[in-house]
This record gives sequence, structure tokens and C-alpha cells, in this order.
Amino acid sequence: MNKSQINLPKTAFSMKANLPVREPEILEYWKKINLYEELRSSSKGKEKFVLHDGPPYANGNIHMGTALNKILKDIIVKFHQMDGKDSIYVPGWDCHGLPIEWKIEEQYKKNKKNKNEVPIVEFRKECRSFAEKWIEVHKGQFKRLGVVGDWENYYSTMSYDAEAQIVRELGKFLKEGSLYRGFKPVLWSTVEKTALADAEVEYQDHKSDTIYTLFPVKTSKIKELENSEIVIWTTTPWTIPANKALAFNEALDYILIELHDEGDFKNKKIVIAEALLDSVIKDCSIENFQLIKKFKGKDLKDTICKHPFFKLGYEYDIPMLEARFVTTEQGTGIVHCAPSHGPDDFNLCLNHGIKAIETVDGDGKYTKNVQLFEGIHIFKANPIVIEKLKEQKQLLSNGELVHSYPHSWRSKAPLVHRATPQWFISMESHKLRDKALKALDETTFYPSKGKERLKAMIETRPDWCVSRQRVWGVPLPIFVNKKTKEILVDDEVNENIANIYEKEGSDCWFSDSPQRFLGEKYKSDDYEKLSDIVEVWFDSGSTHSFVLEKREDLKWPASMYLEGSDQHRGWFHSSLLESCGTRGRAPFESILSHGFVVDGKGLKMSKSLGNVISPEDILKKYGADILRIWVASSNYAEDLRIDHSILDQHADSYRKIRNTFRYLLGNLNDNFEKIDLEKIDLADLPELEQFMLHKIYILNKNFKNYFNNYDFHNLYKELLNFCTVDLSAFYFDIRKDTLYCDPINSKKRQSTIILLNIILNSLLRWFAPILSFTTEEIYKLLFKNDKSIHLEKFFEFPEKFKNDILNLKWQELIKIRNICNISIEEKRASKEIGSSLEAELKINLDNNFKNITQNIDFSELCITSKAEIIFEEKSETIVNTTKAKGSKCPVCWKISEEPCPRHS
RNA sequence: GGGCCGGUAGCUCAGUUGGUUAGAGCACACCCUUGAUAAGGGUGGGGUCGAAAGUUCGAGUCUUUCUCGGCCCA
Repeated sequence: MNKSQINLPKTAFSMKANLPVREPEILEYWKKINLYEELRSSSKGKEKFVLHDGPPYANGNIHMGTALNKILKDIIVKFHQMDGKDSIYVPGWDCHGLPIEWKIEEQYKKNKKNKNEVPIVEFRKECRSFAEKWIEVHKGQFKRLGVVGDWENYYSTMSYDAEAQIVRELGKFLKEGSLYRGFKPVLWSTVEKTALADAEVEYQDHKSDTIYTLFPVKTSKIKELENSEIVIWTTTPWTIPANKALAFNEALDYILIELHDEGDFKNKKIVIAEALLDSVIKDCSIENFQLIKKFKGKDLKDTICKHPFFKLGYEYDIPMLEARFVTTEQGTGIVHCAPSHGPDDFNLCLNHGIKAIETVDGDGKYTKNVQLFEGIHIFKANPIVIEKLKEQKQLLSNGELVHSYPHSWRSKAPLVHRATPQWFISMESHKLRDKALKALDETTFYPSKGKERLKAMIETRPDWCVSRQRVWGVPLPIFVNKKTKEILVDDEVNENIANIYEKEGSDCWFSDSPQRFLGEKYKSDDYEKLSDIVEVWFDSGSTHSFVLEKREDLKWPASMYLEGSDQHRGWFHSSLLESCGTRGRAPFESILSHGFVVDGKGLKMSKSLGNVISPEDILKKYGADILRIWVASSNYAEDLRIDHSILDQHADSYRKIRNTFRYLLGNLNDNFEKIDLEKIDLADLPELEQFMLHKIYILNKNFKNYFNNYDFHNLYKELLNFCTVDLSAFYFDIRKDTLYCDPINSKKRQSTIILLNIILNSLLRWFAPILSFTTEEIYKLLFKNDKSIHLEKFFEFPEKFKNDILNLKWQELIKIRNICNISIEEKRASKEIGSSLEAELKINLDNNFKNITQNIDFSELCITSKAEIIFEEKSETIVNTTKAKGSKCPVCWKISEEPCPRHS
């Protein structure tokens, strides 16, 4: 008797994974067999599942958030594919926009090149090649994560057909009439006559004129406010002529005081915030005054004032509006609002139906919309405004202030907020808001809280400003009649532009004659061609039109959009609006949003905290499958924590799973035998095997439930627990004796082998969407003639595997087994025995257990050499462990006083 | 500053409509095994459920306040 008589496991599947080396080899293999094409042809004609990729910006290396996003997408796509669908993933990139413009400008700066001297078309070409470069980098990084998709035919927002389609989409809004010209304040340099982006702004000290100005109250709910004045303080007196409203904070306390000092303001009553009383009386040299009334900010609601220049023709009402941006840091607690000259002012006024108008032209001169001041340059207007206020007795005080103020990074000139012509898509004119809200009701959200989040945004958002004064983007395809100022709306022109872009891209808009785009119907002399570009959210919001609709292999609407939760404000939002505006419904059937990647303590990753962890580091140290486990095991509905200790833990789980596979492969000697599940005669199998089949059946049912709800962390946990609890510590441990020591041809051993085959095949499929590399490694080892685990489908297990009665019985047996283990452990602790095979059990059971223990050998279940059951009336389950007597069989190591029945 | 979301063992997560002593796996400690061996098995310790107050016979679960964190907005 020796080792050669027992069947020890043997496999080529190594315990050590060495994923950082092995995974790239598997990637090569997938490339070689052309996995993506294989997947498509294998599922031709099946129901489609289309997860439409939200395009990442083609700039910079990927970070953990991007990796999370792509892996999550890939897991879902693979699940649906194995669930029997044609599950298609086409990756895409967002390419236009400011960040890339900056990068190119930065390069110019380095090379002492002046952007203004470079033709637009050349500049745009550099932006394009910059984006192209990063798309290639991203592609490599995404593939390395194990993401399978149509990498050869990716989409991008800068492709010619995308640019053409974006023009067609805008044409729909134009034709409908919901795209209109309005005004919106932007940071403007009157020297360069151009708008500036935030990043082009430098803050420097600047001396400003300051004024305390009075706005007479016209009507108010507060009786005492009649004939009183609201006081505001501002550092931009030149914006007073453009004033349209006043803002207060409902949470502040306000006071009405009567001034008693000699002069213009004697006996005048003024309103200010209580907290700012001291600073106001100091600044305005007020010495004698009387408190008339104190009231809450919310009481100011519905108060209407008059403009300080009301006697000079400024006869319109100035409503008082509630705004949270009003604070008691400076001023009077009431802020004057010129919607044409400040973003806060603009938004607040817009929400109350007061639109911005063009008050100042590109040179900095007041337009004809500003009476009394037309033609005056705003930088020369302060003294005039101050003089007029004095004259009208509306100037309480004036002075000067040195403060930090925005300046142009190029000319160093001070900047202003100036309302410039912009293009908006109306939320109301064609019921876009209503359509979008209805579309959300028809969308399934994972997690469900996403619906309310997006809804709240749609409910309150202002009209969509789609124009930008930049160069790297799709030009707004709009002509305005020079004489009538009417917008040219003509399908032919729009289609002409789109056709041209389709062939050569949109660069030509900036270089070619306008006549080329207008065609023969119109004369270019009569029209002004816009030089604005479309904001990038419109680009990406239109991807459904040039990807989902245009491609034969896809479908519209998408089955799912899946992005980080910030995209409720971003891509989910813009796609919804674009599609509802043009097609009346959402371009997606469902939305899955995930949280953000934070460090192990829940803090956001930042360079300064030094807690950044990059996908590259993880791939080098652990491998993509570990990262994929991290994704699958984390609850994406909330923020996802990651650090090295968390990854170490998942690497441990990975090893457990890997060894589970190794046990299976070893005992099958890498020979897989396909089992026809339907043909299994359950009665032919030992009860333990029947019980395991029941477990597999139930696990598969739970698996599908979890998968249908995209509840991956519970799905993964269940799979992992199956490996550790049900297999490793239970079934595998018990069946080692059979596998190693029973004759190859024995029925019991063969039953076990059947189970191992079923378990192996099931585990491979269950884990394939998550452990894409490792399952492929095993699959290749087993199935020399088949191409890929990812081409396989999930199993349907026969209903007959389900056996609830047997399950209940074995639940009880396992409870008894646990009690046996405690008893064995006592003897082990007292050093009476070591291995459980040195133990002999005496199990006292109540008579009630007779039924379920009839055919059960507890020495097998508890892996002891002997077990005896003693039934009694009303007995507790008590187990007595003693040291087994006799000699140890050199083959099966069981101790017995008789010769070993199997090996003698 | 505002809106929304979240905080359950060291970690990843369960905890039904409020109802026994709050669970699982991993990690940890100790023991066993050396025929899954850089593996495997067993036993065990570990939680003021972010904090406080309230509603209730009873709160991880409901309410309020606070605190910490995240996203969005300003």
C-alpha cells in the first residue's frame, strides 16, 4: 500500500495566478481569435442589448473612476451576452471642447507662438490630432482592463459623420423654433473684444468706485416700507443703468431706520440688513438715526421698487427677489441685480422671467437699450452714473475700494460681465421640460434614487445655452439676415452644410466662403454667418443620433446608459433633452449610475492628500481580475472605497476562488466531461450529491435575480460564499476521501466526478463576466477545440434539481455536524487528538431525528473514523468525542480495530 | 453657503412592514493537517448600528438636531 494507489489531484492550472503577466497573453489570444467578431456572429439575430457608451474626454490617462465605469459596463455587457442576447458595446470619445484648446495653447505658450496668428483651421487640426492621440492611449488602457467591445469601429464626436449629424440635430431645433437667440453674461475683455474662459482669467488688485444707492419702495406687504428706500452697495456703478431687480436673503434680519442727520436724506427711511448696520452707518457717515422696525427677510417678498433713475425715464418696476447668494459679508444685505452683468444676477432674473438684453457692445459701449448712456464707454461711465445719482438724490454715499478683480491673462485689462448674444433651446416653447419629465417616468433607474435626482434638475433648469465663443467644436450652422435680423431656417441649407461636413468635416466653416454653405438660393452678402461653436454637451447629448440610430448593429433607444452620478447633470441630462426635443422620448430604456471612487477612509482622492491610486498601479501589482472583483463586490449605488488593504482582501478572495477551481481541475485531471443535466438520474446519486445539486439550482436562481437587478455585490458575495462555505469547507472536504481513496470505477466516486464537472462548468459561467481573464485561462485548458468562455451561455438547471425537503433535512444534518465539530475541537484543544480522523463520535439525538439520520454516516460528514448515533426520548443533541481505537489504514488514514474494508 | 445621497465588526456587505441575544464572508488569534500544501480544515474573539434628543411597550429601522463624507450647484 502506498501513494500510487490513491488518486491525488493533478492539474496544469497553477496555484499562482501571476495575472500581470498572464492577462496580456490572454488579451493577445482574444485578438487572435477576434473575440468581438466571434461574439457578434455567434449571437446574430438574438435580442439586442445595447449599452451605449458615455464618451470619456479624449485627454489624459484614465483614472480609477474611468476604470470603474468601463469595468462595470463590461460586466453588464458580458452578463447579457451569456444570458443569450446579442450584447453590443461600442466605445466612444468626446473630443471637442475647451480643455483640449487649452492644451494646444499651452504648447503654443511654451514655443512662444501667438494663438491669434495661427489660422483657426490649423489650430483645429492640432486639437484634432491631440484628441486622436489620446483615443489611442485610452483604447490600450481600456482593453487592458478586459473590456470587450468594437474597438476598431469606435465612435467619436469629432468624426465627420458625427459633426454632420450634430448639424442636422441643431437643424431640428432651428426648424421647430425652439432654438432662439438670447443674451447671457460672459466674462468679456473690451480690449481684446472677446469672451474669456475662467481659466484665462487672472485675479489682480483693482481700484473700484463704490456706491450706496437708494431704490425707492413702490409697494410692499410691510406697511412701514411705504415711502422708504432700499439701500444697495456695489463696486460697479456702471451696471446701475442695467439694473432690473434687487435680491435679499429670506434668512436674514432686516431693519428700517429713519435718518435724522441734516442734509438731503433727513427723515428718509432706509432698509438694510441688521447685521450690516454698523458698517453702513460708518461708510455713510450716519450719526443720528432711529430704528423704526425690524423684520425678517422673507417679509420682503413681493416688494416692488423703483429705479433710482425713475424720474429720468427708467419707469419699469424693480422687483425684490429671494436669493441665497446674498450674505452679510459686505454691503447692505440687499444686492442690486443686472442680469446682463453677472451670472448670479442672470440666473436669478431668469428664474423670475426677467431676461438679459444686450446693454453693452463688444467695445464696452452702452447700446441703445440703455437710455441716457448710449455710446458711453462703461469704463468712463462711473463718474456720470454717480453724478446722476447725486442729482436724483439717490446716492447715500460713495467711495473707493481696492479688491481682487478679474483681468485678462493676455492683455491684463480688467474684465466685465457682459451679456452677449447666445443661442438657447427653450425648455417651454415646445414643452421640452414636460416631454423630458414624462420620459423619465418611462425610464428604469439603477439605483432608483437616480430618477428623483434627474427629475429635480429637469424641473428647475433654465433654457439650455448651446453656443460657445470658442473654436474647437462644431460651428453653429446659423445665418442671420443682416437687415431683418431674422434667422435663416431652411432645410436645404442645413442639409447642405451637413453633407459638406460629412465629406470633409467642419473646419471649412471657418475657411470657406459662406456662399458655399448657403447654396444658390441665398446671397451671402445678405447674411451674417455665426462664428460660435456648439457647446460640447450638445455634442455628447447627440451621440444617440449618430451612433445608436446610424449603426446597423445597434438599436435606438439604448437598453442602458451607465455613468457616474455626476452625469445626472451631464450626459444623462443632455442626452435626455436632445432626444426629447428631437424625438419626443429618452434615448435610453434604463439608466445605471454609480458613485465615486474614494480612498479607504471615504475621502476623495487628491494629489495633495497623496491618496491617489491609479489603475496602472493596480494592474501592475494585482492584475485586472482583482480590479474587476473590486468593482463587482463594491456597492456602486454609493461611493466606492479603494486602497491597497482593500485590494489585498480581494486578492485573498481571488486566491480562494482560484483554488476552488484548482481543486476541481485537479480531481478531474484537467479532463472535462460534458454532463447532460436533463439526463441525470437523481435517484442514482448519493444524497449529498443531490443536496449539492439543489444548492446549485438555488444559487443559479439567486444569481439570475441579482443579475436582473444589477446587484453585483450581492451576486459576487453569494458566489464567493458558495466557494468557501459550501464547496471548500463542506463538499470538497467531505468528498476528498472518496476522490482520493475509492476505486476509480466506484459508483460513488463517479457520482462525485459528475458533480465536479457540473460545478466546474457552472462556476466558469457564473464567474466569467467578472473574472474574464481567469475563467478564460481555465476554459482554454479544458476546451482545446472551443474558442472562448465568453461565447458560452448561462445554464438553465432542470427543475428536478430543486428539492426543498432534502434541503431542510440537510440543514438539520449540518447543524448536527457543527455540534460534532465543537466536540472534536475540545479534544483537539486538550491534545487528545489531532486530525479529525483520529476521532470517534458518539452522537446523542432525540428520537425525532431518527427519520432524517437513517441513511446518514456521520463519520463521512464529519470526516472522522467512526460515528455512532444513540437515540433517546427528549434528548438534546450531545456529542461525545473519543480517540479512535485501532490502527490507521495506510491508504485512507481511517482508524479502525478491524482491517480497512476498502484497502485490505 | 444651498440641494441631494450616505455613515452597521479591521475590510466588503446582509439586515423585510419598527419585534428575541444585530448576521455572512474575508482579515485576525489559537489549534489541527501536511494526500488542494506559498494550499486545506476546525474553534474563537471582535459591533454604544456616526452622535444626541424624541415618538413607542419596544428603534439599526420612524422624527428632529448635530457631525463626518461624497456628488451637484453657488
